Amino acid sequence: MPAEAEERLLPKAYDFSQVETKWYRKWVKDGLFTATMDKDKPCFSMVIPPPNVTGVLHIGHALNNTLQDILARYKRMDGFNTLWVPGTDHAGIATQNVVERQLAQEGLTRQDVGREKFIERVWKWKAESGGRIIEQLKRLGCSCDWSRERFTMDEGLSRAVREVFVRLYEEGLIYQGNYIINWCPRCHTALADIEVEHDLSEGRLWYIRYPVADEDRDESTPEYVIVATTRPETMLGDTAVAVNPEDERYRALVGKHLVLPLLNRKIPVIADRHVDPEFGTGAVKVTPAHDFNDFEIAKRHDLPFINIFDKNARLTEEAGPYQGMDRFEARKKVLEDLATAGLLEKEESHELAVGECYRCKTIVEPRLSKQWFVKIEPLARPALEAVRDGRTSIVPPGWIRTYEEWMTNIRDWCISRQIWWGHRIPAWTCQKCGHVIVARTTPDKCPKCGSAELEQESDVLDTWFSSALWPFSTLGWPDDTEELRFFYPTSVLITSFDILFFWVARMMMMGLHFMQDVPFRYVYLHALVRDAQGKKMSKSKGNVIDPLTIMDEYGTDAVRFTLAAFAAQGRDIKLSEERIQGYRHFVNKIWNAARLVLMHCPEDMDSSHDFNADDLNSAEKWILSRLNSTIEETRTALDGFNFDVAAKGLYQFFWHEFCDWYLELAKQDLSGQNPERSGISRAVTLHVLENTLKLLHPFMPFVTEELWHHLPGKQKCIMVSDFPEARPEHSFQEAEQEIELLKTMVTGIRNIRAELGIHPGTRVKAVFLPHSDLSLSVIKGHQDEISTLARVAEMEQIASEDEKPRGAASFITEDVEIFVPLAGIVDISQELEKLQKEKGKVEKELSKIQGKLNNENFLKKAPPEIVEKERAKKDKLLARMDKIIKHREMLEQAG
RNA sequence: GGGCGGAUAGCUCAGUUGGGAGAGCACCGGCCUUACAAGCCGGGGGUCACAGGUUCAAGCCCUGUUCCGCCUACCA
Repeated sequence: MPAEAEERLLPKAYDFSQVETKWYRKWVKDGLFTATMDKDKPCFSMVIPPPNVTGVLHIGHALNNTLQDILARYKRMDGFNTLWVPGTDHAGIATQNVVERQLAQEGLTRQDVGREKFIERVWKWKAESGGRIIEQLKRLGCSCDWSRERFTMDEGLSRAVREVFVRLYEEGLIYQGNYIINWCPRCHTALADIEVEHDLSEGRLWYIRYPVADEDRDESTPEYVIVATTRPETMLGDTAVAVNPEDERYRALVGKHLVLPLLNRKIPVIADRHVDPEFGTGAVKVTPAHDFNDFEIAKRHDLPFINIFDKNARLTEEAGPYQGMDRFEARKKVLEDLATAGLLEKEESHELAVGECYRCKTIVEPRLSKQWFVKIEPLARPALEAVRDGRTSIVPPGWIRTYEEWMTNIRDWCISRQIWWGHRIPAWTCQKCGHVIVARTTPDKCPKCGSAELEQESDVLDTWFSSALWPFSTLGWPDDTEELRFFYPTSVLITSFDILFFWVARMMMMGLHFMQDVPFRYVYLHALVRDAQGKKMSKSKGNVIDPLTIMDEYGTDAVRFTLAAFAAQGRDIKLSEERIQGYRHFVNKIWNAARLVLMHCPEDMDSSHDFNADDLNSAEKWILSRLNSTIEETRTALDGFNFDVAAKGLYQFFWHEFCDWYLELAKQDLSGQNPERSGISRAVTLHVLENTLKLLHPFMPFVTEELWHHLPGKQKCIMVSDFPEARPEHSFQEAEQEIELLKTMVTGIRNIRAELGIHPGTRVKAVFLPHSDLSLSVIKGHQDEISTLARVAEMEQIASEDEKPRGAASFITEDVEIFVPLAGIVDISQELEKLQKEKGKVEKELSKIQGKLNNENFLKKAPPEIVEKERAKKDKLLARMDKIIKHREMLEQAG
């Protein structure tokens, strides 16, 4: 090739590292991510699931944001005002933990520095390190509108939080009360029910004797009541023993008293329906302050509540001699003491689920304390209805039931946290008269007694309280902003199913309550990314695939495409590096295909690449027609959140149709001996390449952008080009059939060559016996292509069986018979064996169809078109069979 | 305990009104054919977990069984 062309050529391999930063900068600089608010265009909006500000991009983020970016880029190209709001979550406990660890290295605790200084430290940390995950999202190519980036503790969002809190309080939907809650003894805070994770583990069940009080003993009572417990140390807080009211065994004891061992406190025997007579001994110790059920029982029976654990889960003075011990230490000691006293009946192993803090994995301690709650039922009901009546669609729909289940059995939401980093609860208590003031702005005096001695609630709100407002708080609420009117409700929320309850359900509730409309029209819940063995990735298992590392190694486009290609609905993604490698090869394939095309397209080429359908050859018609279908399929798949279908369809089209067949067929024309043909060929090729790059852009933004600018006449970026639309005039059914048959013939000849071990360089003779008009026209119209693709030197067409060459290898279909005569190379017996095998296959199939056609019921009951289809199939098979037999006879004669 | 999902080629999976068992990777054989060896060409490989049922016809619908995941729950 000319030196000039050589220079213009793309490098042989795609070097993604420079390309990625180059184009990302360009997109940002040109403001291409900034949402437009054009009244004449439809809207597409999304809010990002805000990653924790402490976060580092993990593979789950990579999947989540890749999918969002695919939709954003697709919709933006397709003419929508597209807004993708980015931001981060202040992540109360998680962030506080990070800064506390930092302090610990300096030998300090947060108490040492004090609340105000501590919060200053956190903000400082946020300013220095909080932007890390945002940078990583950029690395992934996310086309978020960074001019609208938000943080859940921003001034505006904090105002929204206060507004919501105050309104809910005024509506009686927020209340404060003494209840049993899940307490994390390490984080020193209350947790909501869903913040507790339950892991099944091997535990023990101890049977303890509680002696009947002397004054209540008579001949009808036993000496002891035996209770079974998994947590013997909590007996120190027992205030009753409960039995089922129907339980005959204990009927006489109800109302009498027992002596609580070790502490010698008198406790009553009560009857409560909650007790299952079948389990253990049918008698349950009741610890109202440290067990959810016991708490309910105690309320029903007006029992006292004894808090035996402090905030560290150490025993309080209520525990007498055990005061100061850790709960597990106390368990050991209690068991020892019981054994010594002869009150331990027996122990058994017993499987149980212990609750752990979802932040630090410490075993939580149910504990009685004063907390703030959101009354959930009035909020949950509308959220449930909105999904039931389809105002919000959950995809895949399998999750609807889970959502309903949860929404129906939901308990009040504990929203107060005893930590410092977060939205401080806007409630003040008058130190004089005890009046509680809940207000949007800091009050200066008590409205009741006028005292200025007001103290603000020290607790902060659950992090999820502010994230629940995210779809409208990020758009400016409580102000009535243009953005809010334009983009709310958002179009889609893409998130992982594991925060369906934490986040999605709560956004539904808050959105409906404060915006009178759902926060999003669709919720797409994607699966978890697991390792190649299907195990959850975790640092401790050492099976983590770090997206940043693999982006460095394989390029962002390959990683994104892999994630999309495996994002099948309702199934977890099993990821391995091998798979990413496979799609890196695809990136390279795209690169090289473009390289080939550009070799043949002058830089100054007319970039409108117009062509007339009348001038096209059948390969060109075929690829245009296939492109058309691919466009339709890609759109349908993306509209239905079938990212995997879209990705795999594009892969198939680009590699196995465009590259494997079209480019091979077009090479001759492209290279330009015939100027008229080469012009058309270049135009069509360029057209297909351009459109395919556009289709691929949402998946692989970087390589497509880079290649785009190498194409002739491209000024604007591909990311703001128009997403392809199918064109009816580019659908060519006949050409598709023709090329399919051509492919069959070429493959048939290649097959013969491979089986005979003919060297790829050797050109052979091929004899064609056509049996249909279609095959005749393929043979006549595609001589060049057949000879190039199948390496045929000489093509001969015969009209009848009699002219068949002797001793030839054959390829037989109902449309055409092809013979490759190669005296000396063709081993007759081997050829006969092949035919025999083929005959067997056809016979098997034939007998299956014959069976159907012999079945009267089939003929009577099956739809006529199906019967017809079977008949046609039979005819075809018979024709093929006939040819196989004849050819065999001939070979036998020859041999 | 309740609920949901899965079981299809060696591996990972697709298979959307029941009517031709498919893809990618891996494997085997042959090729450095001037876009690409990160490639090209060809090939082998499956009682669709098991047992029944409905149907002219079942990977697909129904029932049961086994195994594997996940979610949820107040048997202490």
